[in-house]
Amino acid sequence: MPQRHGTPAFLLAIVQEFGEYQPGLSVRMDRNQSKKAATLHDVAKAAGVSVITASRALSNPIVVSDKTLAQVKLAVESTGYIPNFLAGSLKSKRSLMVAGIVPALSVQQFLPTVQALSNTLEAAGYTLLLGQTAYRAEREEDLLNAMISRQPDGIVMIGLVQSERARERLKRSGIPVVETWDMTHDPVDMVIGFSHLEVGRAVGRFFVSKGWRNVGVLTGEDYRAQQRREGFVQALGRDVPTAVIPAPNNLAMGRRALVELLEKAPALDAVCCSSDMLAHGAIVEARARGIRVPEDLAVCGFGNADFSADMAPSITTVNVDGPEIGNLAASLIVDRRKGAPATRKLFDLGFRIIERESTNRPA
Amino acid sequence: MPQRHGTPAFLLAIVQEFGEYQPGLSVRMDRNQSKKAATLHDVAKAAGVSVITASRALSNPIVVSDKTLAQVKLAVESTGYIPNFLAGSLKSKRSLMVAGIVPALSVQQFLPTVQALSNTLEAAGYTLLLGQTAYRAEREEDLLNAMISRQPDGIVMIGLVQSERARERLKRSGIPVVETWDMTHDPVDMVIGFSHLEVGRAVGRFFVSKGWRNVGVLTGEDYRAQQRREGFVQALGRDVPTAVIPAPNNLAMGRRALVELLEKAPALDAVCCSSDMLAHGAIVEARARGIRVPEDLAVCGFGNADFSADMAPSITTVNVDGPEIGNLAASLIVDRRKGAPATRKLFDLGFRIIERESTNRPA
DNA sequence: CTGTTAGCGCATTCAT
DNA sequence: ATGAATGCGCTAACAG
Repeated sequence: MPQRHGTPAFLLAIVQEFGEYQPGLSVRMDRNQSKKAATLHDVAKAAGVSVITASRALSNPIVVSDKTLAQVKLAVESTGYIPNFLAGSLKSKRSLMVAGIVPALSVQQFLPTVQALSNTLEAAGYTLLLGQTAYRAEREEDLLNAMISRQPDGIVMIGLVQSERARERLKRSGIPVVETWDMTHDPVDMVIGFSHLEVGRAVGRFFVSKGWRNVGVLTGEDYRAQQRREGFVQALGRDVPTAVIPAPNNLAMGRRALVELLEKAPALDAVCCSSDMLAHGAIVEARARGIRVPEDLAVCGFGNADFSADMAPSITTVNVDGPEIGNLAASLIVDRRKGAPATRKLFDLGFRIIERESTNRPA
Repeated sequence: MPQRHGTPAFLLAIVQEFGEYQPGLSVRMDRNQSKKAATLHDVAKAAGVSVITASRALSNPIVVSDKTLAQVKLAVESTGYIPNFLAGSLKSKRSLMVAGIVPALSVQQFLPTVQALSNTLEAAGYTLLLGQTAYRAEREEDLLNAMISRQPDGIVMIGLVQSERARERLKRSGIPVVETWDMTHDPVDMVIGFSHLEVGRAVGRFFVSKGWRNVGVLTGEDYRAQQRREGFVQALGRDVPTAVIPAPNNLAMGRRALVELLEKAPALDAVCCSSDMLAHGAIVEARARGIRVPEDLAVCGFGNADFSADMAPSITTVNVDGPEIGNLAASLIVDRRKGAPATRKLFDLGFRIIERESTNRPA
């Protein structure tokens, strides 16, 4: 059994009127709610000031004299006070929480966005409330209600809000809402992202420019992936053989989908995949069948995953600035709460095709 | 620009005394907090009952007559009422929120745990508060305080609580705490996981049993990975060439680390990696150098990533039941809040070596 | 700069 | 089965 490592035991010198801290026993005390937790009232009493002065000393120290500030700080230490934000939020109407709603955490494409969102929020004193819709519209509505019940200062969605009921409810709620990873002229409130249709068209034009004839699509079944496929088909000017993959979207599915696609189109010479993981799977399957990538088959992904640049062959993909989406979403909400007006609703961050070895193939 | 898809616009028939809903205008109303949101008071008035009866109708419908229940439900619809959980929590001491603390969302090993945690909590009406420590102990303490301020009904940590101050504070707080993905005889409250030292030893014995002589380790610098390395070295009975990789832990780092390791140990014939992504990187780099895996070099990972079984060669790894950790953590907290006693503190879920092609190599 | 008063919206007591 | 009173812990508004 590994020993815990950590800083040498530092015993807090807790001296309080209702304190009963016993160093040697602390580890063994089974449910030591001791007494109840200290409130601002206790801090105020210990500091010899009124409750509101203690409150100000903590939330707006500038307006308090240095002497009382010091007294309150000492009282906070001695009582082990931790503020109750729920109570504060009730009065102040600021919960310092932001709801983040993702289809599923396992969709790695969105992780950099969620991570950046969480980091930027934390830096501003906010906390992220996370929820997963599992790509189901009913779930989305329930989840949004559950979030609204917690009075978040903002809501960040991966994707657009699907349910019309939810859209109306959100608009009426007055809560800042940022939809992301897509684009629309009519967001609930604000939208940060890009057009998936345009991504598909751009990749399609790229394929056309290469002169490939026997192209195919290997795609997830979610709405955005389908939009990209539609754009791709538009650019090609004709329908193309397609393998649609149910979630989750992993390497095994990429392999299986390429098999399916090769049955439909044995002469396949280029394939457009809806994620880099699927592209990776296609490459693995191709290699297992003696199909060389890119010499015999060009492969393009989407999302610029953290492995794509360093594989052999490296994977051509579409890059989206996921962290920027998260940072911007957080900033927009924090700024709005600071009183900034809602000046701009649409933020199209665009995308960029990154050409790598997996499409380095002559026509 | 893609059009939003979705259900045809369904306009809620909102008829309320303070309603001013204007279908055609709703999209353009800039900050339409209309009036303030309906409270339970408004629902009660609309239903012709007292506030507390409305409260009971929603939280404990069995004790209310069918007639009043129907009236209240109608009133909820007509007012568009969404409960304010913050207010309820203040009185009831149940926030229906659980804090989840992870090193970083980008560490994919933990995602199945967080996903399962979130799902199980949501099913029980709880919401996940997510925070990231970035593997920094100071950050951990601040984050825990920020979480405690929000009065969570439980705290789930990936890893053990490092700071002794934080451990004491958590113990005194009375909040159920579940530490995960590690094992200790002295958790803050409960721990679900396994011994990383034992994992290292098991993999070490596995390597010894294969008779490999020139083994190396390619590892992340975090505490748990180092524990595994220590166990590995113990099983080997001697120190081994090691490349330590700073976070983040991606494919490129795996490639680079193998280069480094090969400089230290040119005759390397087996390498133990602290994640499957690093193992993947090692395999890619080996192949680029004409080193065959597994014929010339055996490679073992950790975590059983979603790509490991389907690569060619498939990657030998250590499987941990990540989803079970998350589900169990959620259940323990929910049950404790339901009044179940704290009967058991230690849950060692063990691990399992999954032997695949990447170690299919004679001595 | 500090204190007093008055709630935020709901759920727990206790009453009926 | 329903209601009245009370207060959770904190902060906005005013006062001094």
